[in-house]
Amino acid sequence: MFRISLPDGSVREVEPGTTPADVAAAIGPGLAKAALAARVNGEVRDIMRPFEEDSELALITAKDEADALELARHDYAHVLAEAVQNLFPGTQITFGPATEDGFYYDFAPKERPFTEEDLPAIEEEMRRIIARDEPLVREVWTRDEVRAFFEKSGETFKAEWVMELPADETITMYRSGEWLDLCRGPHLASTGKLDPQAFKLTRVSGAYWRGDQKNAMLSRIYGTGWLNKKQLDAHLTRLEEAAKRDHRKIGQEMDLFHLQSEAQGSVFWHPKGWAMWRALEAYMRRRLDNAGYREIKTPQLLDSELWVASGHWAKFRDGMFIVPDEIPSMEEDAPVLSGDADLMALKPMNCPAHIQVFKQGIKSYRDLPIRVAEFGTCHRNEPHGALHGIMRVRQFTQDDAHIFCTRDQVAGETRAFCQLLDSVYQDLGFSDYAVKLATRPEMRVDDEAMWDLAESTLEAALQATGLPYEVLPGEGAFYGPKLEFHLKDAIGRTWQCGTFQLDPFMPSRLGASYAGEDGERHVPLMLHRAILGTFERFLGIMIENYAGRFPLWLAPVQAVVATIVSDADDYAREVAEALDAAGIRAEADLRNEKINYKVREHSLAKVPNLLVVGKREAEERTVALRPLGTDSRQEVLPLAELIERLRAEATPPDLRSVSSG
RNA sequence: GCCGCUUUAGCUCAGCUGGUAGAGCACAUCAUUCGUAAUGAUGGGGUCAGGUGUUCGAGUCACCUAAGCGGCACCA
Repeated sequence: MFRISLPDGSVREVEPGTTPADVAAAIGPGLAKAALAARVNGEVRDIMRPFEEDSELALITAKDEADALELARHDYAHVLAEAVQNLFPGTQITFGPATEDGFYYDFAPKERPFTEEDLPAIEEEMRRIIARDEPLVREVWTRDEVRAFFEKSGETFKAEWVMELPADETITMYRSGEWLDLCRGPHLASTGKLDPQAFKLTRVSGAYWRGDQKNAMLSRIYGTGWLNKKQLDAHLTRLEEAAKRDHRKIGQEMDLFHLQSEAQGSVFWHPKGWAMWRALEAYMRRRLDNAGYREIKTPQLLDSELWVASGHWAKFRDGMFIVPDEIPSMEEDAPVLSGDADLMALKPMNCPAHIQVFKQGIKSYRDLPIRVAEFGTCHRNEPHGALHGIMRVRQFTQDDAHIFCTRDQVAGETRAFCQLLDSVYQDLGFSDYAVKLATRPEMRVDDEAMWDLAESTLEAALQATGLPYEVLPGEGAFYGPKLEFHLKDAIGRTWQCGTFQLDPFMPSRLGASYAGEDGERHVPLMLHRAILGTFERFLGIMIENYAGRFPLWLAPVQAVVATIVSDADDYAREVAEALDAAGIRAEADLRNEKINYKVREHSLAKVPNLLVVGKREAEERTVALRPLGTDSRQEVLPLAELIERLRAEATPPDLRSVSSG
């Protein structure tokens, strides 16, 4: 007999062979019907899997949404795989996990990769499988049985995979009718537990077998899956809404920037987008100035010698824009370039240049930490497939800075950086960001002892800040471990923005040193850090986050003065000029259009303040203020008062406490 | 770079099984001077991404190239 304890504290004695489903049935028919799976000693399990020992049992129902969704999505993936094999015999199955909003399954297609045109038929087949309501039965097999089974049916990927599972792992196959898949489980009791109207196949894509581009390209089918149709519809609506916030769409609608194929991956900033950039840059400059950074500017083109010494040439040469330092002659018998020594490169990052600045003159330990900052424009020849709007580009400007310091100063600098970053992110509207600690990658500077020290130093410093974080093993830079600060775009994709890297190697490689207290030369540590990351990406994220309705201090156009009659034109010009003189980005709209038309147009353009002037305002020297999003009730203010008000409201967040008093 | 898809006017999009390009918005001109989410009329505007081919004939079919989109891989 096993003792099964339930969440309410009660205990039941059951025979071996009893399942959570039996316990649910014994408690009541309602629960028996509602129970989808079981949490047994903390682990989610099939409801039909018998107890193996004395256990704590909690039954999972649709109310346990996170667990129920995870199970359902995993089941949808399973049903998808079966449906595809029914419709496309000879297709091999590989992996199919649950995702944040659904599921996917990777297939090795027999003839051609899947296309979106295949999806409706596959969805239909999935619904047939769900309607058939086959039990999903867990079976324990031996490794050799599994291999033999898959080899016989031509499933080479599964056969390969099973042989690599850890020797002590229990190997389970899940059966639905005749169909079998190697799977750790757990699953719902039967396919019929899924709501046939609560999923949708969304897209197809390529994906490398086991995530490695040296391997075969598989064909992946993505779906979104939920517990009921209402949830699915809500999700689809969210996606539609999110698509409206796409920075590429808003960038065009609001005339902020454009991209074109002659300069792929580089942004043409229009006056309105550039006004935002300048506001953001001015803000960052003040924050850095106040945090003990000294701003510098360094060259775009640097000799290959420097990149060879830094190690970037060996690892990233393919991603650099390389330029001969002498224009090769057009003469046919002109000598060709003799090798890398004749080459220069557009800088792909700023750090080697910053080290050159550090190296000028002799630095003392008393000078440290030295913090040099640069709004540094860099070029990287990113792979075509990596480019994405203004979020991943080939020319970008970082809010870059490097801190040269001693080991003792790392903790303090880390804390100061994290605080500065948090304060900036709060000011810019981001309270929800993820921190990740990325550790030594496979390709790295060869000095394990130094890596041990660097990683432990950085992790200890991070822990001291108290920020929650996740570790990303193997994701660090080749010269050091790093902290990554991630933000989400409109549809939930995460992007690395801020970064903080502890680099124990680059200063010595490039010959940087300082005189220590002992009079000897010492090599400083170098901290590479950026808060926004790049202006391009951060502005892209901000556009999506605010859906174009920016806080006033960042808004590209802060006010439009719109006339009702042409008699008010002169006064409207005067108002716009007065605003301009007060530092407010204002435009006058004197077009011969009705006020309704102007209100509509500037509202759609997301202008934060519409200032309406007609005959009355011109005579009284007032302005009717209509802030974006308000209805037709407007407030009429004397011109001077309006200017003061907008000026106060348009003050950047870091200047507020000072100016408004 | 890899897999799939897309590319028609400045923008958003129609264009059926091949017969020589259309709408709305925008723009220009004229009229209208109007009080808070679209005033009316008229007009201009396209080597149908580029190239090659099939065909009597290609926006439409095939192939190649490029860019973009969704993923994968990459991301100093």
